Amino acid sequence: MPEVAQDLSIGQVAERTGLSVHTLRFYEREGILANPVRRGPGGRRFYNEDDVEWLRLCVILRASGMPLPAIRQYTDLVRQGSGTEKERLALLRRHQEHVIAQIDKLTRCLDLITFKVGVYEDHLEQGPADQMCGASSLPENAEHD
Amino acid sequence: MPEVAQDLSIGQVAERTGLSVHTLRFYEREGILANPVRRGPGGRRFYNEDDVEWLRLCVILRASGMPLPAIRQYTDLVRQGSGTEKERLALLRRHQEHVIAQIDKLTRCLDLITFKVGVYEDHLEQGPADQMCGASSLPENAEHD
DNA sequence: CTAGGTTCTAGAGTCGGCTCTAGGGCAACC
DNA sequence: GGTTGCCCTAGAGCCGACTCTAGAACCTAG
Repeated sequence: MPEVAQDLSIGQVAERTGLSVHTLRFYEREGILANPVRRGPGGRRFYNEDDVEWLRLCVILRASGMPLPAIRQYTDLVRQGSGTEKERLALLRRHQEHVIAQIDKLTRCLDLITFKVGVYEDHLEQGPADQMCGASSLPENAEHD
Repeated sequence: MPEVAQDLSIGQVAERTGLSVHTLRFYEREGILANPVRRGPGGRRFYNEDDVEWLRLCVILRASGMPLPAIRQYTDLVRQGSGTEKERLALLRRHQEHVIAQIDKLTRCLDLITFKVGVYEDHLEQGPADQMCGASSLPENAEHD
């Protein structure tokens, strides 16, 4: 990785992070950039690779459901520099738990959906001879009407 | 509590499904009830256990990220009765894929977050003697400034 | 020199999914 | 017979996270 630390335009950062330029400006307003954006002539923003790395982390956090205010909090801690590591860790751990819980919930939902898919598959395979209403508790059995 | 199977009030359904009464009425307007709600004197809604089961399924679908329009679609198919099973299956399969993809994405996010948590743990355990900036690619290394 | 592309700002608009309000009805209990 | 409590409707409001608009400046290529 030959980091030449060169200035990237907002458009290039958009490309690199998958965020839109709109979103990049929006995130900036929301205080979600670890270090202040430098400006070139005409007021144009310049980013560097570190900013891109930071934004990629933010994308991960967002993708895993961290709300913007929490990301801003984390950003603030990072901006405050060393001494805030314990708090950052706590924040990340909280989010980690949250993500685990999310995966858990989704997995449980998936089980049920898979079950229902199975019911329909059986039903379609062996013809609609017997209705699958009595199929015990789990799936909705509103197939009857 | 030997509930005699029939006629639950909206409040009771709210309790049983975890949805608010507001949301129940909202879902009804959105066409997300498999069979039309019966009304008692004074226009009050009456539900039965089947409705509750159906709503529980809807809750699962929502919780796993199915948008309301898709749920409405599924509801419509169910309302149309037999003959629509293939479509229902297709819809469910699509959602199943979607949930799997979601879990996948979250799992990948979790890995990264866990990695970062580990970095902070190490950092805090053995004191801030060495900065963890050089810690290779993955985590943001904005800790330096 | 003009045209096209990128950028800038402040602020408005959108979308999904609720959530709540106002204003009223009915039913039961004290 | 008043108060409490659940219910009704239509419609407004809210929240998070974007997403877009208008109007202007700049830069580069042809």
